[in-house]
Amino acid sequence: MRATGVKSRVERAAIDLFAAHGVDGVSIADIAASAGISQGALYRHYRGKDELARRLFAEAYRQYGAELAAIVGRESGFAARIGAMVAQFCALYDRDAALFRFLLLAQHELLPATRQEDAPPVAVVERAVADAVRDGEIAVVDVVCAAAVVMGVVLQTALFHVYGRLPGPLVPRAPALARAAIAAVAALG
Amino acid sequence: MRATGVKSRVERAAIDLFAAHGVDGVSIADIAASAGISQGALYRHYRGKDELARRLFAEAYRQYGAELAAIVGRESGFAARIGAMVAQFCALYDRDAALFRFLLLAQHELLPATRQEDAPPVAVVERAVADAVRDGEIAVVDVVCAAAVVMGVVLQTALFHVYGRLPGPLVPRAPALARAAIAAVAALG
DNA sequence: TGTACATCAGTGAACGCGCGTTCACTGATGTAC
DNA sequence: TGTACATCAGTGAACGCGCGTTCACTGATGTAC
Repeated sequence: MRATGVKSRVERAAIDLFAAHGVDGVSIADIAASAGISQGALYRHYRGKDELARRLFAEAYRQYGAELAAIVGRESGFAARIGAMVAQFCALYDRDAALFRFLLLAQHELLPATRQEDAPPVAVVERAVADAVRDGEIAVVDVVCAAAVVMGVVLQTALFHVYGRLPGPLVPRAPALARAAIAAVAALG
Repeated sequence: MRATGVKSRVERAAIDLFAAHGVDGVSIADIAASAGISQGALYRHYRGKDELARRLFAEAYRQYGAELAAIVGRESGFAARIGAMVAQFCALYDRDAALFRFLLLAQHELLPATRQEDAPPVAVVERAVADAVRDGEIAVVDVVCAAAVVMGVVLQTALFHVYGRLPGPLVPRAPALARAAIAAVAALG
């Protein structure tokens, strides 16, 4: 079978399976079957399972960071920046929940092995907080702690959605979540 | 070797290893070696690796929920309850960070297989929010969403500590985190 | 245009390692008489 | 108290399955002449 887009089918299958069962819970046979190719064919595109997982993770992680950084660059003011970032997180989740879940689940094992070029998502949030503190927009707070609070509000909501506790898309919830994140940071100081 | 407390040594070794490498990243040989017994001896106490992981998870999860429920029962008023719960989460983390991390990491694969008798941690938080809404203490908010925000503030902070981004014990940070959680819920409405 | 050849994404069988599990056996402890 | 026996937490070697990886081979496509 000389199908077009084999690589993209492998990536989609791998992301969906990794998101559902974790990297260790998925075999090469699973991915190959789901993508409709033989196991051997997979090795024409990747050195092995590890490289496949690492490349998928690193690429998505880099892209998330880049999109967040771009959005922060377009906004000025703490509230606007947090609002835009929260909205973007929600949009990323709605766009591809499996990818989002894969990043959340796999970060424990894959993040240490990822070259963190550019700005990872957490660094973008930290920078927005640091700017706001520097400009006197918000009280002096521990930047790392504030970033944790902002990320927590968004990511835990996404996890609740993954577990089926929250229905519907996340984007409509973004304004409320942004208000919550901003209020939480303000209350930290 | 007829050592005393073999079971508790196995549990400690398993929790530490599971927390560090994930359940799938740890072999029976690893656990046995770390506990100072042979692989075969492990099967005198557990039917197998799955049961070991499931029992450790279920017991810790149940205990976390029970301790949180007890604490909520001692407090009245939304702010006091959230404050006590956040402090308890921090204390649980400081008491045994590996156990806390194990619960966070493994919930994706072990929570679905856990009989949720009594009240799991998230249900305790939800009930505190629901009570506050019913009593008119806070605005009417989506209870699930509010619970996600509270849990997110605490758990993401704990994760940042796991990743080495935050130093020191969490208990001293509990008051600030509680204020953040309460403000976040208030801003949701 | 036809022929010979190189390239390369595919196949599927085979391999070998790691890991969970089993099992015959050991030796200490408790108990019946 | 001494003897025979049951019990049971241990040991460590062996087993077998699953999975990642390899490899000889296939057939389609592109290219040189």
